[in-house]
Amino acid sequence: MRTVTEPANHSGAVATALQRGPSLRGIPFRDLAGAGLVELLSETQRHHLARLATVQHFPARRVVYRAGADADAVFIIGAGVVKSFRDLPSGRRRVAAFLFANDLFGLAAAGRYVNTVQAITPLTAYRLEVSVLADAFRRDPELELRFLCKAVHELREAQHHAIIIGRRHAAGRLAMLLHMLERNGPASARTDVFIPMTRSDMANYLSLSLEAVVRASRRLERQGIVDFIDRHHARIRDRQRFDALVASV
Amino acid sequence: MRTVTEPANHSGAVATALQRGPSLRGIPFRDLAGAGLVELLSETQRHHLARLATVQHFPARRVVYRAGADADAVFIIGAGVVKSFRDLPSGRRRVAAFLFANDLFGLAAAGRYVNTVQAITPLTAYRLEVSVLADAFRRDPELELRFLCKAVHELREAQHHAIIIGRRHAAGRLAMLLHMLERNGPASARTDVFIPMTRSDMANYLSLSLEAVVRASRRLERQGIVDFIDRHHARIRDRQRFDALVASV
DNA sequence: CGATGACTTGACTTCGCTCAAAGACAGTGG
DNA sequence: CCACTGTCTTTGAGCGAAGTCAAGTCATCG
Repeated sequence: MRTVTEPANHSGAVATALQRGPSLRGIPFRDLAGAGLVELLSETQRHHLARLATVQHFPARRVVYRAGADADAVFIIGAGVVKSFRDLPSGRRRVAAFLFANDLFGLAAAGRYVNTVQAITPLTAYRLEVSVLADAFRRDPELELRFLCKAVHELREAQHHAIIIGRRHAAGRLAMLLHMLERNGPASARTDVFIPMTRSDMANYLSLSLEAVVRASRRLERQGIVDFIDRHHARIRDRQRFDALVASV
Repeated sequence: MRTVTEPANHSGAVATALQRGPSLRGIPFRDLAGAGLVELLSETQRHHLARLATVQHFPARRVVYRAGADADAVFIIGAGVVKSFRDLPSGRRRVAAFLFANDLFGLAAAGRYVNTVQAITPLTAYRLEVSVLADAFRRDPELELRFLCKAVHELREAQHHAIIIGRRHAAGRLAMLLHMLERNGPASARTDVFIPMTRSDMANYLSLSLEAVVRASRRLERQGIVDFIDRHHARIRDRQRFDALVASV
């Protein structure tokens, strides 16, 4: 009955979004007024990039690229959720980030991808060859500035991730993840939080054991802060205490 | 007797480095051969930036800028060490990064700095007004690409930081910090690791209590892996086991 | 040499990890 | 449609390690 895909009422929005070309969301360097995330690309830039990019579809669980592979392209997510991770020598898996629509991934080091990226839900992504992109940068330095802006934004996200992991209590970490999922979810369904990934993925992102994630969920339920409807849906029951928990780092 | 400054035999190297203009070290996107860090800027670019930048000196402990302040400039470190941190609502302080020579900081979000940056040692930094830099980017997209490269490199560092914090054992985290300090220290003094910051700074970076840092130090000594000469100097005694500990994430 | 801040050590508590076993779910093929 | 099967999830018991509180030592600077 429940699938890993987004709710059906979203496919329409996705389709129109795709027609407008790739989009990057972030916080511009100098926009003094803007408090939140905004579209970084102009209409012209999006149309231009749309001509340079190829649209690719991946089913859930499909690996987009592996760590260490030749990095010949970067990707912008049109729709779907992916995880970016590395397997450590100890056998543990570290999820570095969950990435959503309008996020950028595939920025390389020394010509190689550093993390493995795998689709969690069905994924639509714009693929941009690095040589093509470099050429576009040369012609439009302003476009490059937007990409720089997005990279800095992801740097902030990574720093935020370190803050999440630094929390001692598992329930606080879990609350911050739910908060992130809520921010990235459809603005319409504000009542429910869609959890696309498995408990194991959550544990690897939060740097917890799988069991600790489950126990933290039970604790949030026991305290009446969050209800876990099923494996992939949660509902914030007490907004005030939830926000307090998220903020009390 | 001991001061927080770098060893004296370094001032010469620092002086010559400063004459050559600002420098950014990182891993280029596409250099397939290069395994390690290289200079990202060309001689021409460094000279150009040197003309656009003002050189600033800060004593140890001086705050370069505070989180939330108007972000009118970015900085490149010529010599010295700084910490980039935020104070959290709980009263805890999170050190997001230690930054060294050839590192970049001050990339803003919405016209405001996000972290506070404070000098740990006496600091020499190149100050680049954002308007001036944006203008330079417009004329030299290649220069902008190098900055993008550096930003991505710092993104990797932030992800690495999350991996460090994710380790369960304090000794492993401490070993990774020492490893980082060794990498960024003078190539000459390979025997000793210079620790410029306080135990409290280390704790705030590693997401440990101050006491846990001390206990982890004692443990490394007891195991014969590292000697702590004084508060600001350590010596790797058993390289093999040290490297194994660093790698066994 | 006294004051202040940084560091060290010990005792006790808490909470997450490991191991183990059972329960719920989705996809497969009969 | 249903049993089968592997994966994902949940729960419990015991252990270990980091946090907290408290007391003290060391160092550095006036």
